[in-house]
Amino acid sequence: MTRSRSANKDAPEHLVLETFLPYRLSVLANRVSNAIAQDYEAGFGLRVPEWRVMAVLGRFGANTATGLCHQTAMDKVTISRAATTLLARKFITRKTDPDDRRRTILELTAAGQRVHDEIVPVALAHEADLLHTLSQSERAQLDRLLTKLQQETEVTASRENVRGAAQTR
Amino acid sequence: MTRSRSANKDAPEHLVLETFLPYRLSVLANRVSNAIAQDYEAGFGLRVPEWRVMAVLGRFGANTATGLCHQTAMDKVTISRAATTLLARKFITRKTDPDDRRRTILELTAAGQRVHDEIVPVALAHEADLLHTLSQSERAQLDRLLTKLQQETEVTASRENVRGAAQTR
DNA sequence: CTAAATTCGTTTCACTTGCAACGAATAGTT
DNA sequence: AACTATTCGTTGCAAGTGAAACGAATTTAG
Repeated sequence: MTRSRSANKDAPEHLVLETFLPYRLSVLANRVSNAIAQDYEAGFGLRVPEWRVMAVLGRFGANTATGLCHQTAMDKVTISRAATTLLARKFITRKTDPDDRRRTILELTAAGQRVHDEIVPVALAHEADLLHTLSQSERAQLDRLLTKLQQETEVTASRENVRGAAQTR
Repeated sequence: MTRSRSANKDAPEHLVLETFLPYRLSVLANRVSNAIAQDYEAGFGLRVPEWRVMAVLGRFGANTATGLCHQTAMDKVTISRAATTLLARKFITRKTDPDDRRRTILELTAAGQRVHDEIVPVALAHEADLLHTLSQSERAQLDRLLTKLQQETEVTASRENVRGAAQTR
């Protein structure tokens, strides 16, 4: 990021891995993701995709698999499998939409809602933990910067291909 | 991040996925990672682990697999496989350390060095592309914030388990 | 000097992931 | 109305990943 990039043209510039943004993001996201995944897994037997589905259902109510796809930025296969697991554990219901029988509508059960309400504070606590050394203005700044970077990747993504789902790792 | 967290205590707080830091980091890192992986793959037939190994060897010279483990924050299995691939393509050499015959010393070949020198600008260009909307001070700020977050994950990691400080997970 | 413990790197195996192909349902076209 | 194209969600399959086990080499302890 802050790297001497002024250098001459013929000699190869150096790439210091630990200051290279894509690398840093990857390592950081992985660490955060794994740490939080352990919370969900240990406390509730849920993995990240499953939890994300529940988070969106809990926040916005019933939704189709495709809708969840867009909301969570996960592959539809991942959604489908997460839904199957959640269904087996009776945390959600899955019924075909009478208006369009290709669609299946997913919705939290009462039990699912309870679990959701239990996890949310855990998730937020984890986030707060991560941010606890940052001042209020630093958090706002981080928010801004991440938004900018996200926009940049969206531009790039849509320029090349319309993929770009998020995985757990 | 900037979320109303003042709310009452009994009602479950909301978790808006798109403002939830672990989620944002995960999506962002994945998008960046996939985009750049395509560059390496398409242009040089290299995948990320392989490229990372080459990056460190190109920057710091010969190294052992364990050394690369620490430098790249990747699993030793991943290093081992990347090395095998790179060896087959004659981008590196692999010889046992005469001082300690458990160790194998990896080093770029001339061809490997050339490829390395070719990729570095591509990688840097990609990074520059990602950062091009950010001012100089914003980049510095981003650097600072990421460093803080990284430190936080390191603290958390070492607090919980003393597993290899060098793994991705 | 021998035996146990540790370290290094590889291999094996179980698991997750996403692309591709698929059947079912719907929308659009002639 | 019939035929094609598109959308929805699932399943099959191939690839990548890491924990655990392993053989080989080295270090430590007795």
